[in-house]
Amino acid sequence: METGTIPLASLSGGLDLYRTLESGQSYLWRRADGEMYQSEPDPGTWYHTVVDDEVIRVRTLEDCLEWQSWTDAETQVRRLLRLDDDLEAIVATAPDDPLLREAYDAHRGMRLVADPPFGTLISFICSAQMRVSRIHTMVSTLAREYGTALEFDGETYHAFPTPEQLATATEDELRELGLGYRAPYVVRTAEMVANGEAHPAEARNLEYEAAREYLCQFVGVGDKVADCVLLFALDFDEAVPLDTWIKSAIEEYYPDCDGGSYATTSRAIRDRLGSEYAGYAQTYIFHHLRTGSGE
DNA sequence: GACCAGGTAGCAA
DNA sequence: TTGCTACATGGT
Repeated sequence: METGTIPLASLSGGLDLYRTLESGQSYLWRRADGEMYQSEPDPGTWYHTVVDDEVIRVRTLEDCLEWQSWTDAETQVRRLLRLDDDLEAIVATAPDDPLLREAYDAHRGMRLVADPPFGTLISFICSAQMRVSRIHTMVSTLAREYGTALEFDGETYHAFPTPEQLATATEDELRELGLGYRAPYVVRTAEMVANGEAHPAEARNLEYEAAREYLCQFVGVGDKVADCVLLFALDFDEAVPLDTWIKSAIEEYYPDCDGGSYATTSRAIRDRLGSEYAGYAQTYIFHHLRTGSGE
């Protein structure tokens, strides 16, 4: 087993692992104590994920981020948690907006994630009309039932299923597992990727709005889910998912940005939240409002 | 026992 | 294009 540490002082803007992994951006990490979304973890609690059949564990200690894996995973960890983002600069150059300032101040150190595209796609197909904690449960269930089991340091971990593995699932099976009406969406999207019809990673090469359109070809994916995949897996930092929380924020704080359709509202709110890093702003506002931190 | 949750597909006007 | 409505399920 390899292990290593990254000094927190070396990260611009710091790192809040808890808020980064439990703010509803990523559903592909789990917490060693199994209490995600219940309470804040004790200091030093491990989180783990599986990427390319390698288990990766991370935790924050007093002054560093510690990681463990079979091989040197520092590059991967830096990528997954976007440790090289200049968070201080992103916050400093954000639009001077009261709500955004409040959100950035309240959750200092929260970073965007860069998760694998397929798992992110399926996660957010499952997210429709669903609470954050339940989305996490559904994704964990899919991993347990269809993903590759891996032994690491005496424990068993499950990778999120590959498109091929998930395409073997039937709609009835997924309904049994509690996915409800999302079951056929997951199966059909997994089949589309498995048979080579399309792949979410392909969107990376497109211009933003074309990329969003591309992702909408998957079953169960509309503009909002597409934006989540672009933001949390494909490095489109300008993507602003228009979910229930951000819509209520628009209604209350940015009413002039409501252009009626998703496309026009999207352009207006991206512009208002700073274009280049509008997605960062959205993620902070989402978390701030959803957790009621401002009250 | 309503009401709600990081919405989308399908269909009508 | 825009505007309904049905869709599963578990928690409060």
